[in-house]
Amino acid sequence: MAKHLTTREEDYSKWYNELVVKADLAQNSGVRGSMVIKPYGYAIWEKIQADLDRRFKETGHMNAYFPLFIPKSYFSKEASHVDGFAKECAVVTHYRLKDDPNGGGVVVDPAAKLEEELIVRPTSETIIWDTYRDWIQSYRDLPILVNQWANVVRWEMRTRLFLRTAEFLWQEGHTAHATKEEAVTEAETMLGVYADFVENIMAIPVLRGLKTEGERFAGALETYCIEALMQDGKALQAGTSHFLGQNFAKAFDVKYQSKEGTQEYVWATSWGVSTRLMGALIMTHSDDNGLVLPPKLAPYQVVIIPIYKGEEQLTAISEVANGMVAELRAKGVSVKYDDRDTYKPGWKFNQYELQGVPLRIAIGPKDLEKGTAELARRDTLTKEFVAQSEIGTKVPELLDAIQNNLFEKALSYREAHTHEANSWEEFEKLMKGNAGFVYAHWDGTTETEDKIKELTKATIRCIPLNNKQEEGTCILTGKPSTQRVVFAKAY
RNA sequence: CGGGAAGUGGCGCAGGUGGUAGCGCAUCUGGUUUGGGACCAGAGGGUCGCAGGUUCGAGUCCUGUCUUCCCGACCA
Repeated sequence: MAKHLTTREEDYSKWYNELVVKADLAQNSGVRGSMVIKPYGYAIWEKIQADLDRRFKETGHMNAYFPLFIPKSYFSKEASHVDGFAKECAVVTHYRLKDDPNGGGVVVDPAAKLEEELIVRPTSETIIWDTYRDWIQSYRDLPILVNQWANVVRWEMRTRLFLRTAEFLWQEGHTAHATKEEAVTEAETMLGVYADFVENIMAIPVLRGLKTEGERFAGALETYCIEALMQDGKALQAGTSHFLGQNFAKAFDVKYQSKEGTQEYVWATSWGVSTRLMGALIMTHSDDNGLVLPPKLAPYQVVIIPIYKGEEQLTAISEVANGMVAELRAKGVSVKYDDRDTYKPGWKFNQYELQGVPLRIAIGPKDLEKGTAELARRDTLTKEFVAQSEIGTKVPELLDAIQNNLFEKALSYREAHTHEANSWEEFEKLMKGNAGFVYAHWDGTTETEDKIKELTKATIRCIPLNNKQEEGTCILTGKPSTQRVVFAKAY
């Protein structure tokens, strides 16, 4: 069966190409580093969107939409922001094509050169803050709690399916506040929203923490993040929430008049998650049979497959199956009854395993006689026969059990791949073996962080929130340290 | 942008020293099948990335060019 997928130790990008194409999730579109998300994959993204969007609204946010094109001049206003994104921007320079005078094709019309180039947004801070200036005059206009669902483009040197595509779908929240405290609280709240979603819906355990100065978002004073561990021992940043201070307010001159009548710059946050979450989902739960989806994200939680010979058997089975569909739907379970006669049962079994459908029910002639159905779990690959009358109670129970099992499995994997290093030798050895998360002392300087990256490819993934304080010495320099930070190789 | 590798039916590949394109999967037709990706028989589908050159003859040799992938620097 492993013919579809290479083993976990092998290169994941190869593994993805196999999996996603066969699993109908996505494929390369032909545009450099971009991808087509196929219907089944998009259905998973829609589930992610729907759940997150509900959480955003519950925390007081509203959706809005800002332009795709950003005038180049906007970018020069916040210095560190430019530094962070300048090297990976797609730029629009012309607005018209014309027939090629030398041949049959078309060429860019040189007469249609734009006065000012437009940048395809790599993120929307600049255009949003330019807009916020007009929205904010008084403390009564604050806070502004806005989210945008959009696509962005980052012309990365190297891309990787789902994890780093040139164009990706995401949401970006951009908030404006009267006080520093309120903005910090917002950034922390949204990190909590992400962490809760990723753990409870995606069944992926995450570390919550702060980025070091070197890993911080371009333009942020503080970057909060959630970090997950993949099956190959590499870390993946699954979401970030930034406290931007007054950097963007100052760059775009966004001030409000306080109760006391003074002019004050507003405080900002931004936060986002992307289709990268789909990569995290795949790489956390999948096995050699394909995807494994947590029930709360599965486009369909249960698939029913009839096993029959001839029209009469199918009719009899369909009657039972349709009864189950109705019963399960009434309980809020999403069900697909696949009675296509163009594919055989065995083919369907494999197909839905590849797609990660949590539960499969098979009904055949023997079941009709005995009043049973075969119930198979995707996560454990176990099968049992259940009385048809029990399906309605058994299925919701099992879906819960699968959801929990996936999280527990991922959590114990992470625990088994979390270590402490107390010397440089120990650290190097762990990193050579793709050990996962390694807690170690660090002297707090960017130079040391860079040096460690150069020597081992490991970076500081985060300084955990509420981190335990303990005396120690930096594994590289031996200088004093007050806490351990989390190192790992990352995507 | 540096360092490697590759472009041949939809996908994956084979095609020593040049001789007029083949295999597996997929697709289509007919039949037998249907409790873990069925089997048999037949069929369709390719200007070999592109442009030149050498040659009686180029998938193969030469030159140029484009693209993609992998390894670095960059990153949600």
